[in-house]
Amino acid sequence: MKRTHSCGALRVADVGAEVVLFGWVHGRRDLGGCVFVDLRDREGLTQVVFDPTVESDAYERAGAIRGEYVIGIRGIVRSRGNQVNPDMPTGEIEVSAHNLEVFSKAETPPFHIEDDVDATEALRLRYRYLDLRRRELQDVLIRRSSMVQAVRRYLVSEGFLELETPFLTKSTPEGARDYLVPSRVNRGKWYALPQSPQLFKQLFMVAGFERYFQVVKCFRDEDLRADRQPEFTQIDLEMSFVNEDDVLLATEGLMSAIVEADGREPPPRPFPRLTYDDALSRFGSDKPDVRFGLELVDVTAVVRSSGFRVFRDAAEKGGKVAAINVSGTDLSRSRLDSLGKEAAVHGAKGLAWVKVKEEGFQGPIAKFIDDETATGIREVMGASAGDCLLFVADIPSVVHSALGHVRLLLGKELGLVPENSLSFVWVTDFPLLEHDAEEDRWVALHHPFTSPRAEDVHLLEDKPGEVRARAYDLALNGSEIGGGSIRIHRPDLQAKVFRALGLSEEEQRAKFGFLLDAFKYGAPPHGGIAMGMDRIVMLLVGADSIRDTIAFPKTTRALDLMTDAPSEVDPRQLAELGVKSLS
RNA sequence: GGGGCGUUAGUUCAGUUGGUCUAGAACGCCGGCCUGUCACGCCGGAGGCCAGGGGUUCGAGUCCCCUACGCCCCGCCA
Repeated sequence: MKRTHSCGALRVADVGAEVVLFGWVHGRRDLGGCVFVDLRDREGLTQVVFDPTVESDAYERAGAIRGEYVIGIRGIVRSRGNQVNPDMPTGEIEVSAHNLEVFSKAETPPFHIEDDVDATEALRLRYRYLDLRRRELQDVLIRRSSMVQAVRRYLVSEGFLELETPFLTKSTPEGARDYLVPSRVNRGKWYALPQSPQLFKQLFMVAGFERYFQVVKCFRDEDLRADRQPEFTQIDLEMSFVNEDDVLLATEGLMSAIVEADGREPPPRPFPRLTYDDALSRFGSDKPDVRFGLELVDVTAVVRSSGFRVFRDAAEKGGKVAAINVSGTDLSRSRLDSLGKEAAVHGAKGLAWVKVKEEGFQGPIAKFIDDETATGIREVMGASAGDCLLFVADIPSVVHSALGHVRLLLGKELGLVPENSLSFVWVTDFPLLEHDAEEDRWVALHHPFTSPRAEDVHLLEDKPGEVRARAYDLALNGSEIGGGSIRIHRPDLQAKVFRALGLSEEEQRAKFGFLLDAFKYGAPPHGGIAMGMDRIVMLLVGADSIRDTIAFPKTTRALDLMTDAPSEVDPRQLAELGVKSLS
C-alpha cells in the first residue's frame, strides 16, 4: 500500500475516489455490525468505516484493532449524507475500507491521547512521545517550525550568514553558572557549554563576516521557572558597522516576519521605546507590560514632610514612595491583605492603602496623612472619589518590584489586559554596571563587552553606577524576549571597563585574552542581539509554560523524566576522565 | 538555598473528628450484545504496598517527622 492522502485532506469533492490512509487509531466505535475508526496523522482525523457487506475480511480484522495501533487502510471516500460531523474538518466524508493492514499493535497508553488531556504533567513528560501525539503539542511544534523558517528566510534576505559556533568551549565565570564537560584528552581540564555564543559572534565580526545569525542552543545551570529551561534556543545575531537603531530596526523586521509566519497581523513598527529609568518608575519592571495602565506614580516629594513616618523615613533615607491608583473597583479588605502578602514576596514591608472618599482618605493609615499631603497625593495620582491608592515605601528596587508585581496581578484580575494583542516595547539605556552587595564590587548588568555611552565614559572611574550602556532589551507582553548591545571594539575602552569591573590584567588575559588579542587586529564597530526563541513561541501560541514549546523539556529540578537524565555513570567512565565523584 | 501547593486503581479524583475502609466513583481496560456511531449505547468483570521510610496510637489513607518526585514563586538567571 502507498499512502495517497493525509488524514486531514479529504473533502466532499473526493467522494468516490479510492484512497489509502496511514495513521494511528485515535478512537474506535464497534457497533457490532460495523466498526468506526477515527484515524489520526499529523494533518488531522478521518473517520474510517469497516462494513461486513463491503469487505468481510477487513471487517473481521477491524474488530481486533485498538487505540494507538498504527494501521493503513484502502477504501472508497463516500459522503456521510445527513450524518455529518460539523466538529471535524473532514466531517462530511468517511472512508469505507476494504483493506486493512496493521503495521503496529499498541499497548493501552498510560493516558488518553486527546486535546483536553487530564493526565498530570509528570506522567506526560515521562511518556513525552505520547504527549507529543496530541493535537495541541503538535500544533505548537508545527508553528514553532514555521517561525524558525521565517527567521532564516528573513535574516538571509537581509544579508545575514548562518554560521555555527562551538558547543565545547571555554568557561567564563562571569554570568550564569556553566555546564561543564570534562576533557578526556586533557585530564583535569574542562570545557563549558556556551551560555550564549557571545564571544564567537564578535569574533565573526572581527573576521569580517559583517552579518551573522544562528538559531542555537544555549546552556545555563541555574534554577528553572515556568519560562526558563537549562537548555534553550536563541536567535543570535550580530552586525558590523551599525548603531543601536540598525539592530533595533532589523530586530523589529525579524519579529514582524515571525508574527506574520504564524498567521497573525504583524505589529505596528517602529516598536515603542522606553528608557530603563522610565520602565522602572512607570511600570516597576525592566520588562514592562504596556498593554494596560495602572502605572506607578512617584509620590516621594509629596509625602516627604507628611505625618506618616513610614513614608517620611523612606523619603528621607534616599528611598522612594510610589503608588498605583486602582479605580473602578472596590478592593475588599481581605484582597488588600493578600495583595500585601504578594508585595512582601518582593521585599516590601507592607502595602499601604487608602480609599478615596468625597470627604477625604479612608483606611488604616488615613489618620496619619494630613489634609495638605492628602490633597497633594490626590493631585499627582489624579485620584477621585471611589479610587483606591496602593503605596509602597522602601528603597527604589523594592518599591519597583513589589508595586510592579501588584500592578500585574491587578491588571489581570480587573481584566485590563487585552487578549490576543502583542505589545512589543524596547527598553533602552540600561545601566552599564550594577553593584554586587555580596562581593562589594561592580558587575556588568549585560556583559563586560557592552559599550558605555560615549558621553558617560568619563564617569566610569568615579561614578560607575551612573554610566549608561548602549544596551537594549525587547519585551513582549511583559516578558523579556531578547537583549543585546553595541559592543566595545576598542581595546582602550575595553580596558577602562575591565578596570571598573575590578578585573586585573592577568584576569583579563586568562578569561578573555583571545578576544582582546583579536581586537588588536582591526575590529569593526559592531553590535547585536539574542532573542529567546522558546519564549517567543510561548507568547505567540499562548502557552503557560516554556515546556509546552520544547519537544523534550526538563522538569523544574532539571530532570528529564523520559530518559532519566542526569544519571550515574560507570566508574570506568569517570576514571577515564580523571574525575572523582564526592557524592 | 528559602517559601507555598501537591502525591490514593492504568488515568483523573473523592475519602468526615483517627474506628464496617475488607479503600469508592468516573473514564480507560477486558469479556458479551449491538449496522450509523462520532464522549456510541447496554450488561458483566478485572484492577490498590493509599509515593518511600520512620514515629505517635489499642487502631493511621487520615496526625507528626524525614526523604523522593511534580508544579508555582523568592534568591539565582553576565
